[in-house]
Amino acid sequence: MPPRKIRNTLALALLGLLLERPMHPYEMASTLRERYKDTTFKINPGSLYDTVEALAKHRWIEPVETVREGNRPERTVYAHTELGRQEFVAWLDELVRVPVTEYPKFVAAVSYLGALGPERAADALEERARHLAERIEGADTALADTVGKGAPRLFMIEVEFVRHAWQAELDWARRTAAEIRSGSLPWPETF
Amino acid sequence: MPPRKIRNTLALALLGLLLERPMHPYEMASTLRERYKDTTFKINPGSLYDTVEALAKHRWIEPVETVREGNRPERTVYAHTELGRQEFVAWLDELVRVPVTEYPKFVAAVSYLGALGPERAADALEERARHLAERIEGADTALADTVGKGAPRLFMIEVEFVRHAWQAELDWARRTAAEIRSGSLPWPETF
DNA sequence: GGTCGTATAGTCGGTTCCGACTAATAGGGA
DNA sequence: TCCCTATTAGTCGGAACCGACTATACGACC
Repeated sequence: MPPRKIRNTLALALLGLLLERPMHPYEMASTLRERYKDTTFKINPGSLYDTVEALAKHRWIEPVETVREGNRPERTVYAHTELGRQEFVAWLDELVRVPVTEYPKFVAAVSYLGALGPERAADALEERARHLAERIEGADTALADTVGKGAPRLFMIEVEFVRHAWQAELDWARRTAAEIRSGSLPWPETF
Repeated sequence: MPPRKIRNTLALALLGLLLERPMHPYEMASTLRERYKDTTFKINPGSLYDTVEALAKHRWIEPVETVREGNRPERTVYAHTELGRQEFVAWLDELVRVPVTEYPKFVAAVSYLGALGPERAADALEERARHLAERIEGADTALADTVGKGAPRLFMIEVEFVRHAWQAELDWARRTAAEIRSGSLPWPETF
């Protein structure tokens, strides 16, 4: 099995939208923002148009019409292809089934935590915990908000997940800070 | 405060090593591998030399000698500068204190979970849970291993963190799969 | 004494990604 | 009526990133 032709997850988001109905690139971006998906996908004008082009090149999507309004440049409206639908589901399935190794910045930093010295490390972890607590509150508000509007839980399921992940990270940060303060996490000289 | 000149976390790893002692690029990579840091930092030959160059350009490190062995090309040995040490600590501190928004692939996939349909989604989540369980075991072995060799816990603290994060993800995956199977997570028609 | 695998050390060209910048229109207020 | 701002829509050049490829040395094994 050759590796997937497109790896950028923004492509997944765009494909997902086009399964609903045809759109032009800018509309895809604004629709994603409306639905709070801009926290899940990095939407950058440059990447947006690059990605649309890549999707078209591989025939996962195709232009269906070009609309001209006033004398502005034409907007090209795209729709998914049958190939696109298949790739979308296969890709999605794989992303859920198989964890891929990623390199989050926090893990990188933690691996050199020693260099901060015990005091500063504990301080920093406690500050992070406060930031995380705020984000969790934000997620809770967003969830209450949309479910309150009658939207099904499944539409915000990824927010439930990141909330859970943040909570775990917060717990770890607090616990580790406490261990440092209590001396139960010994600090070698080497740092 | 202008944004950091270098964002690639591999640069953080390299700087961290050079604080111990001067090295040439290839040695940095192999040292990181010896210490299991290749799961925390993406070490790619291309990025390695690019990053070293960038660090040198900004005077965070500087060449201290060029060694020639046999008739192979010269190896340039680098050391950190005082500026480099300062940037390292400041950067580290910030990375720990302030969570930065990242875009993990799993979150992207979960946000379209609906498209898989309840059966397949639950299947996929359960398979992921099994993979995660294996990784957790692996982390436990690595931890027992190195602590058994007398290394201080702090040297593997990032492994403790990712283990914790994986466990949280596993719990969520299992719980969500169960909710889907039991029907307590309703599946709208739209998908 | 040839050769086969592995460790050492790095190059290079191509994609991908980013974000500052451009530009037109609509709406609202002084 | 004129200006200001927000929204719509997209371009472009460069930085970052990747990974396949090159090439030498060394020990082991037959």
